[in-house]
Amino acid sequence: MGRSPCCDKIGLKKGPWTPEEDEKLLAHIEEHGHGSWRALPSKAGLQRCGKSCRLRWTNYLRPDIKRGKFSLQEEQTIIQLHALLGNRWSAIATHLSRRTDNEIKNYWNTHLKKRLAKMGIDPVTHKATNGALIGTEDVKSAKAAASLSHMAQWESARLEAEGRLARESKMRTATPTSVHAQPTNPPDSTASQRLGMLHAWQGAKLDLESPTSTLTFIGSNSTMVPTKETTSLGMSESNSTMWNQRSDELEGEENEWKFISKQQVQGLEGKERGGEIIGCAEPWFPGMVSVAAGLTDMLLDGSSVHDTSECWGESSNGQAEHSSQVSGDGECSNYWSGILGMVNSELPSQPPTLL
DNA sequence: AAGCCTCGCAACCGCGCAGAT
DNA sequence: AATCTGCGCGGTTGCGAGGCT
Repeated sequence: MGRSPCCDKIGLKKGPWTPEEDEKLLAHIEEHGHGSWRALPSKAGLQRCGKSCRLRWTNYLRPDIKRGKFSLQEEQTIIQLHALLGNRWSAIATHLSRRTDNEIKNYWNTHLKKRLAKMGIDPVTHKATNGALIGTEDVKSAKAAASLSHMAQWESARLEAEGRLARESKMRTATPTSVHAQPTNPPDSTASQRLGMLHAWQGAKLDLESPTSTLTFIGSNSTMVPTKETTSLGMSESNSTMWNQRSDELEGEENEWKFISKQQVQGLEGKERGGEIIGCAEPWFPGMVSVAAGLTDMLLDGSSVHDTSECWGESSNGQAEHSSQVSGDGECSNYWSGILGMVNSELPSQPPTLL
């Protein structure tokens, strides 16, 4: 495959963009749309390659970009999605409206990764670094971990599809004259179409439950919870203690997390049931925020929050459920069960809607 | 004050995929 | 079927700012 030269061979400018260049690019896209990125630089009078222009636009100039500090919920979402998807920043960005994949990637690498490592969590595997899965539970844990991995693959594929749809819908709606008016993930009919498609996809996903999956579920569609088999993912007592100790050592931001998460758990019960998920612009599945809160509790302090709010999963019909159903023994300081809860809570709340 | 180090972020690079020819 | 083209993604780099010695 012949790869056409980009910036290197034809003496185009590289490096930081000047305000003048930004202005040119912005003006051109506002007037004409970006069309072909390759052709854009010459049309816009820029000595840059198309790729550089695209990057500058998508990561910096796009009017629907939110810049600045990440909110606590955004941080939580990133951590959880990363646990599911790994370094698939574009897929993660799909669910953090107005944040770019590049920004999320940078934030992960410079902040979140270190923070998790500091707390004794492997930022790659999201497991406690020194033997979270130990003792006689080993085999069962490995099985359950495999199941989780399998579910993550499903989820990954689903997100991919959703991301693609999101991009397509963006392309459809992006007109030269309405650049500023187009949010990244407009809550319009396109979005609902997408959701319908996703519901259909999810329905299929249930039907096609892979033979390799060892996960089993009990209950109806509305209250799908993993059986006890999955709970073996839980941290050992000693690790849980370690977790809490670690979190005790952390100050500042981490305590802020703890504080907010408590508020979330208490406050979201009502709001989320109403179908609105605050702070998450793209409610990709119900219950996400409450699980996020629970997970943050796990990350930061397994005990202090539970006395009042405990852990909340949520059934897909919007009703909060006590996580003891999920964890079996009510143990909330279980990082993976939170993620499992996320996966489970996104099971379809309504019959598949075919387009 | 100067030099060094660390951190955060914008931008670059190379690769893979998908559609077009 | 083979090749070309355009685009997007994820990893990496380079640079400026701020902190430390």
